Amino acid sequence: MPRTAKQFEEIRADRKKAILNAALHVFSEEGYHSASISKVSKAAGVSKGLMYNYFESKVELLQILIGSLFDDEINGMRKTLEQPVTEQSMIEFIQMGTKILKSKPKQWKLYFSMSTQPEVLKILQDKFSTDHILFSTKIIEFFKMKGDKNPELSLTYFSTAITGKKVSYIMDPDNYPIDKIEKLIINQFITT
Amino acid sequence: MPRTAKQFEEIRADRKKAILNAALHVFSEEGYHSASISKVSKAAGVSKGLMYNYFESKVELLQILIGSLFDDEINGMRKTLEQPVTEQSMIEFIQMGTKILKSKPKQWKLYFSMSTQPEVLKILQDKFSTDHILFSTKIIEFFKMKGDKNPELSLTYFSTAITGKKVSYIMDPDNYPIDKIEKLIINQFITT
Amino acid sequence: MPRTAKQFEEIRADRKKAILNAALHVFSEEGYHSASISKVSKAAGVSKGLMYNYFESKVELLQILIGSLFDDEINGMRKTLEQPVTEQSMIEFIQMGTKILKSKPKQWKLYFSMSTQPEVLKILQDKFSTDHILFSTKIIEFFKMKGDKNPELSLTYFSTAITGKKVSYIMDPDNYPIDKIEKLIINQFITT
Amino acid sequence: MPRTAKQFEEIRADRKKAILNAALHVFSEEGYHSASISKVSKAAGVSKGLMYNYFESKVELLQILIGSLFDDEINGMRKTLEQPVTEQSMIEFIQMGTKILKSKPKQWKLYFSMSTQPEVLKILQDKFSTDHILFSTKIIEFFKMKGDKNPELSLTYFSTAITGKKVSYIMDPDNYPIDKIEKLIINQFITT
DNA sequence: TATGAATGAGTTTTCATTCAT
DNA sequence: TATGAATGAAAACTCATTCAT
Repeated sequence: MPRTAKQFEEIRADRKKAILNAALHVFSEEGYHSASISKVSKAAGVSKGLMYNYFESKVELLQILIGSLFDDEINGMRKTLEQPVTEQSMIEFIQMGTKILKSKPKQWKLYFSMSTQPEVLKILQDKFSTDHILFSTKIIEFFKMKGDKNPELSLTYFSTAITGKKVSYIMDPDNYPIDKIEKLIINQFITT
Repeated sequence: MPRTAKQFEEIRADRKKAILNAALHVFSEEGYHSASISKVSKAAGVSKGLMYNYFESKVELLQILIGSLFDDEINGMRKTLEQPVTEQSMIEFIQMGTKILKSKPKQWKLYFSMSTQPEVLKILQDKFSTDHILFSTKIIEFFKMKGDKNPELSLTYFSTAITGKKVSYIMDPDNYPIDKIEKLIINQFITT
Repeated sequence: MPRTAKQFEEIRADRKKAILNAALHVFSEEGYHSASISKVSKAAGVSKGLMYNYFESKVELLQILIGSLFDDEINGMRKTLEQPVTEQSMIEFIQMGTKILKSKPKQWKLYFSMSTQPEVLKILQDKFSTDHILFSTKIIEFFKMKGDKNPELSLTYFSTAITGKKVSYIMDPDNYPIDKIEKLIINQFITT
Repeated sequence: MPRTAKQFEEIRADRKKAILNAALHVFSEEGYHSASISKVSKAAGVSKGLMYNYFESKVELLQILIGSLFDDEINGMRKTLEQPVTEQSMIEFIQMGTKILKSKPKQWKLYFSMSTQPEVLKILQDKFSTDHILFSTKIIEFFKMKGDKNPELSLTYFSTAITGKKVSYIMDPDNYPIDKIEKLIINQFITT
């Protein structure tokens, strides 16, 4: 009984996921450069040769892993920021960030360790250039709305806190009390 | 007529500095793993072989570059925290952090991109294990003194802000207004 | 259609043999240290890289080549000495030594040139520690049985002759009359 | 007060000896190929550069060390064998061999581990080719004199014992009872 | 589609020898 | 004469990628 084209597609999709997943684990454990394709393929339960049937190269794996991260983030953030800027939407915006972070800690760790590398910078530029401005504008708007006298600086300070939260969590996801810190950030920057 | 011992010492010191400097530039530009010893030696204007006259291995270069960073930081922090904990000493502590950051931005960038790698984690454990506890204790003491009801959480929030400051600066040292952010942190956590 | 597991196994076994064989020739011709992996791989008709698919390191090649020698020898000696000690078993013991020597002259040459090196001493210790004592005991027992007044010294003299035979043969396998010397040794030490 | 030419010569000779001595120790400890010129020069208390003032190359050191061994041996053997061949002269010949062995165990060990290498074979050919025949002839003559029916084979068996003695002693100079074995050899081959 | 053997360019590292002083 | 810094050629080893089957 030959499989249908649709079944083939499904198999392909599953395998791709399995490989990406294996790559994520191995890369985040050993670091992208130290990890070998051999280990990834073994972890995925797939032969080395087959990997190249699904992905062009090692760097493509990395770029997909990190790129998808930002697809999620950007989409999430875009949704919350498309609404009129209110305390509520800002809170959702922050919570969205935490949620995305908690759902993919390994990806974020990987991203973090590679964020200064050319291979990764390239993606970020592609993905982020336009959206970043949008977000900034929205957040500044919020601070203005609250009567902030230096909303640009507030944006920077706010981003600093968000960054600190992200990095601290990535460094030690098991012990960092991210929810409590989130609340403190919300208290400090959003609800007065 | 052979050179004197002192002359040799000077040559060695100069070359060591030159090599470390070159390594720092190349590593921080291209990433430790992507950078080759060949490139480092070319950047330092010496032969590949000579590098091994001065340093045991590629990883030793990395460890010296990053280790020295923490020697500085630990010493700075120790000095400011040896004093009785006051607002003044806490301010100095924060300013010390900024100063160290600004004096060696490339090293810090390198450190951040390598901070999840075994090669680097090992050094930090060696350098940091005891001191870290001391610093935490002191800062908690400060927050207690100020009547804080949850000084442990405040420490974490404070560390989050400091981390955010560090990382934000490293990511974009030319545009990040670190001094202004420093003031905001001092205002928020120290002087009320 | 991919090869079956069995086919892969065969390929691996063949290649391993070919590489070990090439290594033996090159090492014993030029000496272990002077011989390069490049030359070995060329002699085996494979790429340098492939060697490391099959063997961990250059020194592993050496250790396998020499280790297998002693596996053979120890097994042979053990078999003949497990029997009750008689003139016949002692003769077989000596003949076994000659046979092993003649079957792998290049390995023995390699062994002798490396026998004082740490890389090789290590294997011998692992392989020989317990058996050596057993063998000595058995041979001493034989000399005692024959009424020898100083069987320990006789063991040493006997070993000296065996060693002399081994080394002389290795140095010039084509011209050394090993069988005749073997007979002389048997006459001298075993049958009167 | 400028040194005389003779004094200079003496200094040179002393230094040469010191370097050769250091080389011997280091080579015999670590093996010729594994040992580095750096270590030798340090052991000799002399700079690397200066070593090349006294010796052409690393291999020259080896060749001098091993060559001198055979100068001694050949001279010693020649002296004892220049006399008419008697039991006494044969005994002296054997004792001479033991004496030379005991006086330079490290050289012999080095020689032994290098004896199959091209660098060393070259010297031996130069030194040995003619003398070896002389010695063989003399010893055969002795066995003939004693009424031996196969003196050529006896020579080989005798050489085997001598070789065995040599090698056994080199392998474990501290525990091998070379004097006792020497007596046994003399008893067996010389004094019937 | 699927395998893992095979490649080869590239990497780190070593060290006898040379050279400026 | 004396030093050890400096070289560079060659070594061992790695690994992303290709390829025969």
